[in-house]
Order: sequence, then C-alpha cells, then structure tokens
Amino acid sequence: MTNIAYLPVRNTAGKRERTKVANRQAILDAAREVFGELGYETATVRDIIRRTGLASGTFYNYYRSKEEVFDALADDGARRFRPILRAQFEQAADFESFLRGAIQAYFDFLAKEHESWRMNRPAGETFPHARSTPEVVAVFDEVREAFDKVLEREHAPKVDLDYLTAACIAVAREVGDKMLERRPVDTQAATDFAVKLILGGLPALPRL
Amino acid sequence: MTNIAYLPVRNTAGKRERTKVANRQAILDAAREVFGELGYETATVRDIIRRTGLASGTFYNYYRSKEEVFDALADDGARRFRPILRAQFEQAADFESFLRGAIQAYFDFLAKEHESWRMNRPAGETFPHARSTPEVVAVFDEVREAFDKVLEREHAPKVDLDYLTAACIAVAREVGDKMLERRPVDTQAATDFAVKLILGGLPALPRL
DNA sequence: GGGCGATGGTGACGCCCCGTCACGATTTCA
DNA sequence: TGAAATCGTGACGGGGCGTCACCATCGCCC
Repeated sequence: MTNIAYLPVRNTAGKRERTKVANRQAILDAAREVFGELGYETATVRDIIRRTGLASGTFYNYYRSKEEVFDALADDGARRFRPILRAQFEQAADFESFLRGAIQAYFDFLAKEHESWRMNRPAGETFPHARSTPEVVAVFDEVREAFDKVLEREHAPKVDLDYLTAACIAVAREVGDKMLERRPVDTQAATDFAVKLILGGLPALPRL
Repeated sequence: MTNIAYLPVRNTAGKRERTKVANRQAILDAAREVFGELGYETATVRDIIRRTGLASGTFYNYYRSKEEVFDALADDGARRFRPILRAQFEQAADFESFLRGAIQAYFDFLAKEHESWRMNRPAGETFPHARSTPEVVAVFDEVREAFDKVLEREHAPKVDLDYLTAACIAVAREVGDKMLERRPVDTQAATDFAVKLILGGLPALPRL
C-alpha cells in the first residue's frame, strides 16, 4: 500500500520543483513591493533580489531583466482579470449589461489592486503603461471578441471593431486612473460615466 | 548712426548666448534621432551627446538626465500643438466643430510627427506614455477649459468635466495610435470615428 | 586692445548596477 | 550509495552615470 499520507509533502512533486516555484513567487512578490515603494524607474534588480534573501545571480535564473519581471506582474494581473471578464460576458443579457459588468469589474479590480501598488510611492513617479505582454494582448482580444459576439447577437450595425475596442479600453483606463485620484474612490460613478459615454456613442458610430 | 547692418551677426546677442541655444537645440535634435533609432529604453545619454560632437559633461550643463531631455521633447510637441488647438477653439461655431477640428488637427499632427519619430525603431519598443510635463498638463487644461466654455455657450447640461476631458484625450490617443498602424493612414476616418463616439455619448452622460 | 574675471566645454574618474560564470552544495536517479 | 544533473552563490568585468578640477574662450572695463 503506497499511502501518500505517510509520505511527508510528497503531494507537491520534488524539492527542486518546489523551491523553483517558491523562488519565482518570492521574486514576484518582492518586485511588487519594491516597485510600489521605490517606483519602477528607481527600482533595481538588486533591490528586488535583496528583499528575497537570494543571491543576485539567482534572479537571472528566473527573469532576464527588471522589465521582464514587470511584464510578469502585468501578465499576472491580466491573467487574474481574464476569468472575471469572461464571467461578465457569459452572464450578460445584452451589450449594455456586458459593458457595465466589465467596466464595473475592472474598476473594482483597479481599486482593490490600488492598495498593493501605490503604497508609499514618491509622488510624480509613474509606471510604464502596461506593455503588450501576451496576457495583456489576450485581454484586448477577448474584449474585442466579446464585443463582436454581443453586437452580432443584437444585430447591431457593423462598426470598426478595432477602433471601438481601443476606444473603450482607453476610456476605461483613463477614467479609472482619474477615479483613483479622487476621495472617496467611487467606482459606481466612474462606471456610470464610462458606460453612458460609450453606449451613447455606439449608435452614432460610422457604419462599415 | 549705429547701423546694425554694418555689424556682423550682432543681431543675435553674444557668442556665449548663441552657442548655448545652439547646443541645447543640437542635443534636442540628437535626442529625437537617437530615441527614434534606438528606442527610449535602449538609448543612453552618451548615445545622444556623441551625435552632437560635444563632450559628455556638456550634456549635464543643459539637462539633468535622459528623462529630462525626453520631457523637453514632449514639451516641445505640446508647445507646438497648443496654438493649433487654440485656433480650433476660436474659430469653432459649436461643440461638434470644435471637437472635430481639434481631433482632426491632432491626428494630422500625429501623422506628420510620426515620420520623425518611428523611423527605424525596433518593433515592440515602446515609448513611455507622455509624462505630466508642464506643457502637457497645459494642453490637458486647455482642452478642459475649451470644453467648459463651448458647452457653457451651448447651455449644455453640466457633466463631469474631468472625466470627459480624460475620456476624450484617451480616445484620441488610443484611436490615434491604432490609426498610425494602418496603411494607408486615414486621419479622416479616424477623426470621424472618434468624433461620433464622443458626440453621441455626450447627451447620454450623467448630469451633475 | 589688453588684461582679468566669469562662463562653460572637457574628459577622466569613481560609483553603482548590470549580467555572467565557475564553483560548490544539494537533489535526483539508477 | 555514488554519479550526474540542477541550481544557488557571489565575485568579477563591463559599461553607463553624474561630477569635478582644469582650461580655453568670451565679455567687460579700463
């Protein structure tokens, strides 16, 4: 009888494998903290790795550069947001409810992440706006696909989907940013604004 | 008779002053080229200064860092765009014509600048999205002011001006970016899209 | 026009961060 | 249990950064 319960922690593969995922995660966590405290520009690879207690060389066993670890963080965010977006799509009755659900979800997501990012960052410091990492592109594509399907379902006139997607994401991003600067942070109001702008504009768009 | 024509090049102040503006401009020009060829991240202060033939120390007599010279370039663009924007405002009959004029002007401006920036830059390389330099903030403020006045003039209902401005600039930026990726670059179509989206959305916006 | 103080270009220098690599410890597998 | 593979380690060379003492040149005034 090979009862797994008798073997200590055998349920999570070999030790090598375990420390690998642990290190990768530790670096990611440290990077999130350091970027939050020092700002992206100021932070150095060594600031990040120092916080993990690992040696400097070890960093490069996991990521090639500060940029790559930042992208990994962005990917991480996108990966966590994707299922939320998908859920909104699946339970949405029409375009309006999808749009509202998606934007509301994004703003809530933003507000929640806000804390873990902007912590003590020196004012004025800015992040590189999310790059085109695979997962981020995937979110963009997913939004376009969802738009396509929902508008198709409603027999809405064909419009420039690429522009529409870009515009919607742009509005969500920028209004989201402004929202975070206000006290109190009102995701409801911001959502209402963004949704009504887009929804009102949609019928006026040039047809293809 | 102190005829200026007899004095050679006395019209442009002393030599010190002249070389100063010349150097500053040379650095700015070199920076534009280098950023265009190498991308912002890859470019170094020494890449820039090397192209001017000046010594490395001289760079720091004019700018404190690569970031600052980039900001100066952004300021430069904003400063050149501002009068265009202002002209659109002054000759606009109503909100629609102002919006259309401003966005068309911005897209034309973008398309024109496009050449001098993206030259041979390695694909995927990205610029830090325009920072909050004074002149850039001024453009943002000017847009908001213009919106305010035009909407006031038309007795349009009060809406969240900050969100509206942010949203419009966001749409213009992002649709502009996408526009530049297409061949041929069609500023007309892009303008039409952006204007109709915003104009359609405006009446639907929540009132204050 | 000549001498003197101020201005600003110069490039070597020290500093720090980067990415690598040879080494050794630890784990895996037979 | 011993050999092989894996991976953490930190010292090291390379290079970009920002500074500074030096000196050529300019502006100014006698």
